[in-house]
Amino acid sequence: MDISHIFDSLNKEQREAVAAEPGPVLVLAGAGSGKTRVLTHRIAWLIQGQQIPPPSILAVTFTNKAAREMRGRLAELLDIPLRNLWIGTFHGLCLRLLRLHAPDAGLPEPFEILDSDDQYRLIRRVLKEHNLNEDYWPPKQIQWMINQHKEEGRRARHLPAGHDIQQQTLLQIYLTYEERCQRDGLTDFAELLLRTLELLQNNQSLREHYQQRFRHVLVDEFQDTNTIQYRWLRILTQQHKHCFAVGDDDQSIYGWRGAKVENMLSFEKDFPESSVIRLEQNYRSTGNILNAANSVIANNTGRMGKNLWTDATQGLPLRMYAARNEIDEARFVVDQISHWITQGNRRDEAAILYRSNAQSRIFEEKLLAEQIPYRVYGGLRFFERAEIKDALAYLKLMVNRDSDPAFERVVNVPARGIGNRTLEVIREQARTGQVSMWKAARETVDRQTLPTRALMAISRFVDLIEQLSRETDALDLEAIIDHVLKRSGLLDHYRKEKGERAEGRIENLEELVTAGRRFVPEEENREEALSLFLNNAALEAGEGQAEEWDDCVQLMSLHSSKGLEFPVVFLCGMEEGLFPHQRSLEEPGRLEEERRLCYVGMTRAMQQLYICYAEIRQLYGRSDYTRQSRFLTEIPAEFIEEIRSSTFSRPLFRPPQTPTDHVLVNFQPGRQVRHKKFGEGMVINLEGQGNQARIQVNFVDVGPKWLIYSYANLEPV
DNA sequence: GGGTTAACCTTTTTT
DNA sequence: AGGTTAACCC
Repeated sequence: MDISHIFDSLNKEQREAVAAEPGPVLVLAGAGSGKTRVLTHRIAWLIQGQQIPPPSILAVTFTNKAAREMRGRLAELLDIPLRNLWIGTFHGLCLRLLRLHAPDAGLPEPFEILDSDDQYRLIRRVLKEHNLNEDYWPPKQIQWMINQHKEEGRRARHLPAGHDIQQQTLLQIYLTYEERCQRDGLTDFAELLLRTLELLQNNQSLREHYQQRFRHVLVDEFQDTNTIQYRWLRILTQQHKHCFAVGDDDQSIYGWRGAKVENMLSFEKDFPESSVIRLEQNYRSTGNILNAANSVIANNTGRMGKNLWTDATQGLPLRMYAARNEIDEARFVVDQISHWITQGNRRDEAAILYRSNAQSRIFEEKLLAEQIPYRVYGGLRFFERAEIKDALAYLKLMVNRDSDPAFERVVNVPARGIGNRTLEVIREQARTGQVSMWKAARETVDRQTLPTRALMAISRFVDLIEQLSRETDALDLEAIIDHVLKRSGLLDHYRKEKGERAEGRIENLEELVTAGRRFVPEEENREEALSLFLNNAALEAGEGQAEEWDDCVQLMSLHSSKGLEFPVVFLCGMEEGLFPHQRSLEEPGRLEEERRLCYVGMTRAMQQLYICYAEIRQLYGRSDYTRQSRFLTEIPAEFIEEIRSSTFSRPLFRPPQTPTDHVLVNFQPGRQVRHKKFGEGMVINLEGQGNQARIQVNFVDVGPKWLIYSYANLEPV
């Protein structure tokens, strides 16, 4: 078979990666170096060049969007059905495995997926049952703790009992939470991954089956994998060792969410005889943009080493604007965009990027005033909206009466006279009888243990659900949703609500019906269409707005810009404390992540990069003088053209080139050092300068530690 | 059960 | 500041 079309459009390194001998391969793919292209062409090559059957291939991504894109590109490249090819997110693939092997995984059927909001509610219920005050035991922090543990593969029973009462209580909460999930068949996001990992670890025959089946495993955005995802990958590839991982350590920006860049460093250790291929040619940005970005990221330590280059011309210099305040900043940006549009360019070729979403408002106001259409990314997603979650809860109850989260959510929405007192009685009954809220509710009705008024209300609700279920028995998905919205009273409930928001809610509910119509389940199982739809809703929160793919100026946080590119980019709010963010300065290691974020932002730009900061910024109601972001001073002056309209504005302060503290030369990453208390270890990271300098050492005895350099008294070994 | 006031928080986000 | 959420009151 002629497979030249797979290679035609690739450069030498890309070809090398695509056609690498089967075995562990780590592709270090710089920004704009054709990462997705390499992944898809690799799969095409495996199928067409190596005759690997599609079912033997597993491709993992982080987002649904990336998975869809990969599938789409592959469909263009290959002319065969892709139904048997497993491409999906970590969570989606795990769900698929768990559905196939629920009994083996120790999960009841059906089991339900909790999104973070559901998880939060459940945790609050658990706290309440333990009579714990939320002020002392903030649910958000507990949620964070539980997820943290799960992402590291630690269940409550693995944790030490703890010496103090605080520890013991936390452990108890985690334990109860797990018991509750197990009993009621609830799985949070981390559980999907952990459960699947345990399934593979504990079940030899299943493990061997899948190890055998997936001869080739490919991973996108490898730098974003967390501990458990990486373990999952290793166990699946144990037999054939055909793990093809693509990532960029310089674009690791999700450490705060448990991602471990270290996985990239471990790859070569865990997969001996792996080959490492670097994609360093950038096809996106001009020379100036790329060089500036390279200069910034060069300040990070412990990088895997990679230098992007381009064939493109130097292009325009970066333009830096010192605004007087955030209003002036917005004015400048919008003026430039106006100008850009007048020259006949598209609005959606310009992007405004910022560190925190709160910064979008001022730009929105200005764009609105100038009547320039824009679109803000981020914010509440479709399936996360309250009205949508209400509707889904009704649907969930129809699939599974025993879903407590769904029951709690809509038992009194719309209001039908079931108050907290009534619910407390039902909860108590459920707890003592070890049954679901639904069953407890029915028992109360049978036993007449409540005032008549409450009894009537409860029995109305129970009847309503039963009735809805009967009435929609033979209907298709769209009709089911439509019927439930109308007959449950939800639609009327939201119609009665006043204000502008109500309109949007009705529209969203109508949109849900449309979503039902458009939903095509992977397995064509009409019986299960509804429950598949519900799973899908949990895993794919949906875009913020319905498709508004008009020609709009793009506004988004730096994080959400990863993977995208724009001819013109405005990087705004480049001020110490805002970017790098204050909270990232407090925790060691985070500063470098901020710098990577800056690198990500800069490398989004294709032709022109604007960088702005305000000299005074109003934040949280206070106006404060700012200092320019340290990242600005890391860009060599030769790439920058400063723009200033105000005679008051200060020129960019450039500290004299601080030669890295000469002492620190002895303590570069990789060096062996000795500490009085911790013993010997290897330097793995450095940051800051002078008295501020911090050093991370991986001690043989006590593991990695951050130390203040000036106090640590380290000696080179 | 709805409406009002007081308290609170405020980085980034996917699943 | 601004927005949301929880507690509180009729």
